[in-house]
Amino acid sequence: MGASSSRRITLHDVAERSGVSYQTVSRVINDHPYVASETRDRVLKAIHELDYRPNKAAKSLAARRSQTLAVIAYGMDYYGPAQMIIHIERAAKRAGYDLIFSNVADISRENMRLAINSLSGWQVDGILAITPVISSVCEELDSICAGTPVIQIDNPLGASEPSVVVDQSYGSELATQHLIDLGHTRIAEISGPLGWHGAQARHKSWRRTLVRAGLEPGPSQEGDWTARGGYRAVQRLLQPGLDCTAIVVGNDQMALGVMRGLREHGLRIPEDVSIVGFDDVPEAEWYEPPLTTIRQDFAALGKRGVEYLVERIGDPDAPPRQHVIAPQIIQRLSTAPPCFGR
Amino acid sequence: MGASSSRRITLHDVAERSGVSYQTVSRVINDHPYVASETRDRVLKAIHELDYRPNKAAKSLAARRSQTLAVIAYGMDYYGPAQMIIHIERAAKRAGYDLIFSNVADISRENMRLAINSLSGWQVDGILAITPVISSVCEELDSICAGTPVIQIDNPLGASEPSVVVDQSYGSELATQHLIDLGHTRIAEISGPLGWHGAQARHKSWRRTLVRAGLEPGPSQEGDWTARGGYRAVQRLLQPGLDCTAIVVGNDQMALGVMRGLREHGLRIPEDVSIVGFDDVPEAEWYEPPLTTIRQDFAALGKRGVEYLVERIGDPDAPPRQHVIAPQIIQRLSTAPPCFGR
DNA sequence: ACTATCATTGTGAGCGCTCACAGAAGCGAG
DNA sequence: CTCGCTTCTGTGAGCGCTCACAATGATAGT
Repeated sequence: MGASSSRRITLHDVAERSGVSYQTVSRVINDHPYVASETRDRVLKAIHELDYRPNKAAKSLAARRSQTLAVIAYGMDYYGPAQMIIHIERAAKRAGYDLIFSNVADISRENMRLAINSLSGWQVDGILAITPVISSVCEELDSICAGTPVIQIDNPLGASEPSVVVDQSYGSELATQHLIDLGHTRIAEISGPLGWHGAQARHKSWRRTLVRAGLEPGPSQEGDWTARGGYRAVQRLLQPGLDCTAIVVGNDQMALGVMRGLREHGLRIPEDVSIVGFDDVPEAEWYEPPLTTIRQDFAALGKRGVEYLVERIGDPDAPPRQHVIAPQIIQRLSTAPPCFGR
Repeated sequence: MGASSSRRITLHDVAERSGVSYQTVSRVINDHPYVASETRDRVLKAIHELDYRPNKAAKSLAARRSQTLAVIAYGMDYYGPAQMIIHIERAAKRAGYDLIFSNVADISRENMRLAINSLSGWQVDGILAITPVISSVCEELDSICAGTPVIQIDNPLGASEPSVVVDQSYGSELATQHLIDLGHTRIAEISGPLGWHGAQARHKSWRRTLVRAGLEPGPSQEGDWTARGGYRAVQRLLQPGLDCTAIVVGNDQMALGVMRGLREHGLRIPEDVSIVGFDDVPEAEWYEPPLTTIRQDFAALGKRGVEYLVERIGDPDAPPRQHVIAPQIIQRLSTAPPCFGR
């Protein structure tokens, strides 16, 4: 199996072996028309025999494009972004692109610039940036990328840059309205870090939905997406004596901590307090009790992102769009009508 | 900010602007010695002014190496692999490598070959393959890669290929012995899919540890890593009438399903049945009750993988090693001495 | 028969960089 | 003052590929 020669196999080797010019081999590889099928077969055979693998560096150098997409990820520790990456990779592969990948520790202008500089050296055909955090970088991204098409994922709803987002406001509205519909009138919130677009949007929408229903917004605490953060936030909520029968929580992990905190105070879920999460992680269904939550379709987010990026690579001057994906409420057992007999 | 010229900036442009030859510019970029510091400053200035970004395709074509590592991931849906990717990226960046990334749907020979073919076209300097599933590919990987150094992550303990693994057997032993030490004598298991090295190793070790302690291995059921799988497995365990006081579970997600199943049968945790998970996902601490589990240090796995790969790139003919990372037991509240008064 | 057209193949140049080499200074030692 | 040495800079070639163009032979139209 290991016929090893020191030199790498090139187009020329294949050309020589199959008795044609290197250009013809190139044509075969790139599926150009105007190659006699008999010739094509001969070349294909030689390619296979020599185990020839085209050098993509040379190809992208000569062709001035690389069939490669770059992803700048942020928050890969969280379920959502990780999920997106998987589906971005899948969609990219299907569209014939390789994926080069960079994870930034924070969305500072400097970090972003560094990542993009590094990636754009690869002549990537397009860039997907996961930008869920509020930062001026989002608006400058286009100019930093200097001509390479960029799609933002999870940027603010209504932004003018090409992007794909989940309608966080609508998600929060679904959650809040669901509780209102159940009869709750005092509805608190434990939000994600307000530096995140999503957290910010959900927070505002929670408030707006309550006001629209003629209810006074309950207290709100800021968490950090982790279960521990949720636990601490609910403790802060509980300290002044909890005056609400339902809590809208920023994500499912925090909801886990919230449930713990509530139980430690002798409060039952959903009898005493109803809880709605956000994300619908696979485990949410198995929490105790199973968590009512707002499903974000991260897979769709990644997939649509790539599709839109590929579209823009084909037509970079088309007016920018923002693709919006609607979230969905998944009702389980952590929500119920308020128990008035308390 | 958009001073836009159509042509890309090259070494020559920088050379011209700073009044030196292109070679000198190249020397500055690559930190070669023997550049007068005055010259260096001038070049650096020009680079900055022109916003010059070296073309990595050209560089890797000329230099015959790319400063790029490839990751072939599998099972990115799971916490462990996703976690590894993050830390692989981090370590790669620190070592000065870019990362190109491919996720395979299954570890078939064909899929693996395809992925490697595609990646090796980039002249990657090294490959990291996450191969947690039993397959002949693992042993053939070296020959498929044709000279490019490969490190396997999560391959079988004791394999001869260069690799980094967690000592799964030891992990399972820790879990089982912990239960034995608590006084349990009838200890069941819900394993992961036995097609995975880890699941297989843990299964065998669970059995071995019990036998060594003079105990008869309780029943064992195979799960699929998901909470639902755990739930179903525990139902199968419960059907014949559960004859054990403790269960070693293949991962934390399944443990979640197992706890649900147990509770539905009126069994309390840990009073009636003790549970040990595996992985220590961040949420495990917040499960109800907090889960005793075996921590795998996925971060270390990824980091060590990259470090070892870089080392092998430097010295490809060094004898292969297998780096082993020890897991650790995290005791929480899902385990307790058996309750004899039942 | 003589061009017009098509399918098929080949040739030159160059993408932006690094390598190996060669030259031009500067400086103390014999 | 010539030699060897170190420090600095420049030149040629070529990495493996694609592009634009030209050239060939076959087929058809008039």
